[in-house]
Amino acid sequence: MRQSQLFTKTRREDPKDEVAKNAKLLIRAGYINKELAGVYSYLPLGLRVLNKINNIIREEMETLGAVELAMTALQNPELYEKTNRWEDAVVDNWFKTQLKSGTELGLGFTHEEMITELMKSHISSYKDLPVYAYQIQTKFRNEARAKSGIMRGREFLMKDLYSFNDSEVSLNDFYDQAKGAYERIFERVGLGDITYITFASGGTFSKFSHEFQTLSDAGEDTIYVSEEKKFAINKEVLDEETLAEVGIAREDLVEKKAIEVGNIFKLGDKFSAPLGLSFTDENGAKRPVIMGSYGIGPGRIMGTVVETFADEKGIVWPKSIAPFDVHLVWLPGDGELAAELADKLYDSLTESGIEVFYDDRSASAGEKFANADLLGMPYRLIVSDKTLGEGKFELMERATGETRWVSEEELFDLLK
RNA sequence: CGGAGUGUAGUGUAACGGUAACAUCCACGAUUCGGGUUCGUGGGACUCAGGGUUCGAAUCCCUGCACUCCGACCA
Repeated sequence: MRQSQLFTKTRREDPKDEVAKNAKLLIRAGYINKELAGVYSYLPLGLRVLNKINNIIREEMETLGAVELAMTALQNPELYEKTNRWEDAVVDNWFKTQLKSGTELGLGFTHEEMITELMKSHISSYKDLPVYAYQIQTKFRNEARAKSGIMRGREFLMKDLYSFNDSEVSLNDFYDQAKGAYERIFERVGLGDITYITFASGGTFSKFSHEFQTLSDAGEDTIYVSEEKKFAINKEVLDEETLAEVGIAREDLVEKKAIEVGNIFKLGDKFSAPLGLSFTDENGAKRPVIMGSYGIGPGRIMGTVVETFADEKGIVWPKSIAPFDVHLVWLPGDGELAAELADKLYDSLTESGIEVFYDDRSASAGEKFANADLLGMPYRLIVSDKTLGEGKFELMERATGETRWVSEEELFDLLK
């Protein structure tokens, strides 16, 4: 993409109505726009990041054998009345709306009820199981207080996967596979080293659920980490009983702040029983379908990545989710040669499948550099009179600041 | 939802109760050309909304709304 075609601009100053690092930087760089407290639009560059994250998630979901669907945001209250989750006294962050006729509707904060109801039309025999289905869809939660930029919004994207099994045994097996998929997702988006699987409250069906918590000072959660065993315990379930069950001593745990980037839990028949989702087994007996649910917030991952890797100059994207592989920066000079070469290079890099963000604007070098630093593409590639003179290109790695001079051939090898 | 704070050009900040300024930004012209160059000219705000006090309100008071922070909440 040519930068001249992009409508977004960068700002020199932090927005005054944000404190969170992720929001300040993403707004300054033109990745997102704040519409309301906790409600953000994704602008072209931000959307590219989000889509990269979503595609990584999709690949891992596919590996799990899950299929994608898209359910609606508008939901039928009757489903929630069956599980006793419609009343404001029970669930206080509903966004509710209504038809012209006065009939109430809900804007979904989750989709367990809906997908359970849906599966009643499709699951009736043990032969139909298992089913694994997910979506990446907008959720609405009427948070009393939005905060932390895109980390905790009122409208946000969520990948929610639901599993339908014939028994607790097969659920457990899938649950472990899902854990693996989640670990790979966080690894791939660059957060693997600082993301811990964390014991959290589980509800009625199982004692624990598991959260994926990424260490960060910007985090809202307090967890107790075992570096050695590579897991953590959420403060909310930390007690003698839990320690015994998990098999670790309190003094081997270190308290840390963390961001919850994912959560998986076993639902059992919590939804299938009240909503009547059952199947007939090999012996002709009717049994409730055993469910699990698995969430990840792609926007929250994006915010966490910004919080984690940004430096004083701006955002630093991991290669896997950067909006572009390389920021090609042309510096205006004496003649047309550099511009022509930059154009050519943009075309040839793009043709070879490398995603290039091309700064073809006529602006000063300093402004372009500052801009590139703020936007945070993994590499910055300079084409100027100076690089022409050298007969090579200057390639800087954003994360390290390391600069090297490379030939065209080396350039293609490095970026591929 | 309890508590505290803040609302002024697109953005970020000024302005004693005396009639909105600076920077950035945008346009034009020069200048410069490897870290947000420099200079000139011009543009851009009924100061969140509504009420009140006053000769006079961005400024004081009230109400509402928005935003931020702390707390509660986060199934």
